[in-house]
Amino acid sequence: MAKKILLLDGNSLAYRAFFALPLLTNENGIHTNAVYGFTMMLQRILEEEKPTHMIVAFDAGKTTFRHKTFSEYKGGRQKTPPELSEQFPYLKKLIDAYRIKRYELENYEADDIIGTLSLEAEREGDEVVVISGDKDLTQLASPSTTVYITRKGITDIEKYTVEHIKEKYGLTPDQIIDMKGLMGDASDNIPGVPGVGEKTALKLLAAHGSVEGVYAAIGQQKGKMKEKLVANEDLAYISKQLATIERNAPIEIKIEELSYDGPDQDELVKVWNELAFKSLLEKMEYTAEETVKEELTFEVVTSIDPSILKDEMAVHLELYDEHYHSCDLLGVSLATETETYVIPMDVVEHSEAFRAWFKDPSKKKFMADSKAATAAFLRCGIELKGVDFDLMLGAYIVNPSLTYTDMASIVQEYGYTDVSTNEQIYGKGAKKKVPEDVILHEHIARKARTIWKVRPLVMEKLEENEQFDLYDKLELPLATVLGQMESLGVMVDRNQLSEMGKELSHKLEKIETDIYSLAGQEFNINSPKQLGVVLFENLGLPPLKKTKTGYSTAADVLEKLEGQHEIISHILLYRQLGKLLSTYIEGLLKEIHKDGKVHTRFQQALTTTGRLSSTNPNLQNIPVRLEEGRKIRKAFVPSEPGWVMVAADYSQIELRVLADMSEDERLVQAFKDDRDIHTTTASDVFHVPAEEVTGDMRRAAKAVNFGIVYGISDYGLSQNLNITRKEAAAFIDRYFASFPGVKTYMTTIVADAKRDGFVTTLMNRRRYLPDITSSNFNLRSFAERTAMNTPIQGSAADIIKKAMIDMDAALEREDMQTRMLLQVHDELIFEAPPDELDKLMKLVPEVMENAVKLSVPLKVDIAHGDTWYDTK
DNA sequence: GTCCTCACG
DNA sequence: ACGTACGTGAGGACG
Repeated sequence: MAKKILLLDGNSLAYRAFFALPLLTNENGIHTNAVYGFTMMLQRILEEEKPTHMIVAFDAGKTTFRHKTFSEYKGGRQKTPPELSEQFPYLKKLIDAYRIKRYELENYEADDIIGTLSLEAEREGDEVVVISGDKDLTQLASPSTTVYITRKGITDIEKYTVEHIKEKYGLTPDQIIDMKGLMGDASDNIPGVPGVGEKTALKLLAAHGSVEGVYAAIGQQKGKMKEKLVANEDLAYISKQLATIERNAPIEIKIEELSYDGPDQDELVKVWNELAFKSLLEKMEYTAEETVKEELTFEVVTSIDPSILKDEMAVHLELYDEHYHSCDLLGVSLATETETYVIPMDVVEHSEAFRAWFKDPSKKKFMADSKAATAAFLRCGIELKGVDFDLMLGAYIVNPSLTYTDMASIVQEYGYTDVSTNEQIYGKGAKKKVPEDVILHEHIARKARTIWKVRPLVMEKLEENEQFDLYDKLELPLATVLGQMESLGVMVDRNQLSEMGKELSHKLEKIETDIYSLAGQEFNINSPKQLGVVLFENLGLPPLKKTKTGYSTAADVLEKLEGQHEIISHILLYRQLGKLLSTYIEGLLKEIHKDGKVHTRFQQALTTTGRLSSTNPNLQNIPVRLEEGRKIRKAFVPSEPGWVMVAADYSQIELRVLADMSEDERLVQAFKDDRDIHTTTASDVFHVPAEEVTGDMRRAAKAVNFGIVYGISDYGLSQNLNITRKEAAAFIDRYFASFPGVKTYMTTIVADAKRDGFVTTLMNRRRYLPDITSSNFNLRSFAERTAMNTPIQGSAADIIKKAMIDMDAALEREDMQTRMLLQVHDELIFEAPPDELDKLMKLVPEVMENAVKLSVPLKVDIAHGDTWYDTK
């Protein structure tokens, strides 16, 4: 197996941590900040990098071979503060507890040990990560070696790959030493050429490649610069030599000896206790407790006696994986305060008593994922009613930013660790299987027990945050509605898709040949890397934008190049059609079940804003904007002969929400007058009457309105409208001058988020924004935009969710056959028998428009047709 | 598994 | 100076 080797610069990291953190002391008066910072960084690195081999290298003694070259090396440096010196023994103890090798070598610095080991690793073809606080180490970067340099603090890391160095300095890693040779390094007292700083050094290297190159072409310099260089030639060479890391140090340790197999937990606890690392110890306890679970006795039921089915019970349906429309059902567990039962699936299916109890709404069921249970049970004709608690939804409402993959991860948030993760029970990948009954039954039993135990904690949190109504009146009933929608599924015309697929394949083949001949070569058009080489190197087109790994070939970049080469439009078309074929024809065909339908799963506890998402297949991103793609919608048809599809969407729901929340008079009035909002915005911003608003003005206003909803920034708007940042900023100013209420709202919401640490929606959904007070500009700015966007997007999500519950109730009340099939953020899709159509076309807008009462009216557009495509 | 690209609201 | 518009999911390439 390939190795992943981490080489840490112990001294440098300890220094960084020491100066980055305030002086902490344990109860013995020993300072611990450097060790603490080092530990935090180590924990993170171990988690993120999962190394197979590790070493921490230290400097040895006071002098090294470098002092022989230059006696003032590292001179003038302040003595290591005693508060730091005293921490080194603890640091070494800590590293030993992690069972990580450490190494030092007389006469050499940590750099040289790392340089030597990384060279050895490269020769063996292993992946290497070097971690240090010293930028000198970046000279070690190579295709297989990345150098992580801490910046500000110790857990914030900048990753220097060969590409990153090229981008940042325009240098290759081995030119770093030439840079130091010319500019020197104050911290190590490397002199360099006096008067040459980073700028000059980079300029010289760009022209001449190396220190040697500079002096070989010294004739090209003139004036003061030439004098300086000539006078200090020796210093330049010495400096370069000093900065050069020795990569053949006489070390006596081999990479094989560095294998890392995890810490000695007992030792680690000891060291942490000694240092009084309380928060780390607490975190550790969670993981430790998992092995010591509370004893549980339960009964495996072979025939259901109705007397075990109580008025209130925790109920859990165990599913083999998350694809509950198709996966195996593995059994059911029930729990009350005193009893726990496990019921095998065949017993459940054949029990009339269970069926009757399960669909009795007066029998309260406490569950973990009631939507999955609703849909999965419907597969065997078992109806579920009376869901009174849903652990996943409750936890999601308390904090939507966490990920809810399985029950163990949810309840850990509430300090409960008696349930194993599904991965622990079933394994993963090729090794995944159902374990023997003893293990399976205990796992299932624990889940019902867990629900019972954790329910009060979740309920308490919901009450405390005043989110009980959001949970009980919105998400919980919605889960049942969604479960039914998913189970119903949407009929897809397989032949229609196949025919479109054939056509597309032919077109794509033709375009492919055209592209190859225009490029003068064959290559993989789907590979951005290969495409980048063809466009920007072989054809010589200008690369307008870069990604982390190379040239960007995204559509917006290519569009700017369209006039410059005939190949561009072919590539854009190839991309567009290729997407249709792979994702929407082939992808969708794979998802059609035996009943001829697709059964998406709506994720109800995933997004941070409160929206739903849709998977396997995603039915919330079926093409609509371009006609070629829109034709995909012809394949979505009613599941009953003669029925029709109906689509109803909210008009401008997010801007209406903004109008309501900001109470901006002009915005509110615009919606009250039912005016075209983008035209109105253009008219206000450009100070012209509505009749004189041009297409371009309206387009710009529309982009500004989008920007407002996203949490406006001049940069974002300038990108979108392809204008300069200044122009974008001017637009925004004019917008705010026209809609002062919106400006006040944006300022207020950010201030509130800073004060409270979270923002809320119309129905009191919460999103925490810890980064809003960050000193990091990017993190803070992102949090600020999120603070502006989440209440808008989230409130719109609240509204349509309420409308779905009301719509479900209305169809039931009116005893209609019409079925709600899909939700796409601001629209609902139905299939309906023709005789209900007239009624439906009135009922749906009425229900949706009255889902909530805002200070502006809600407006719904509705259409019907033979297929989804025709609902326009 | 991660990155890039692109489909939707 | 920093370097992004908000929220998603899926497919292909590549290591």
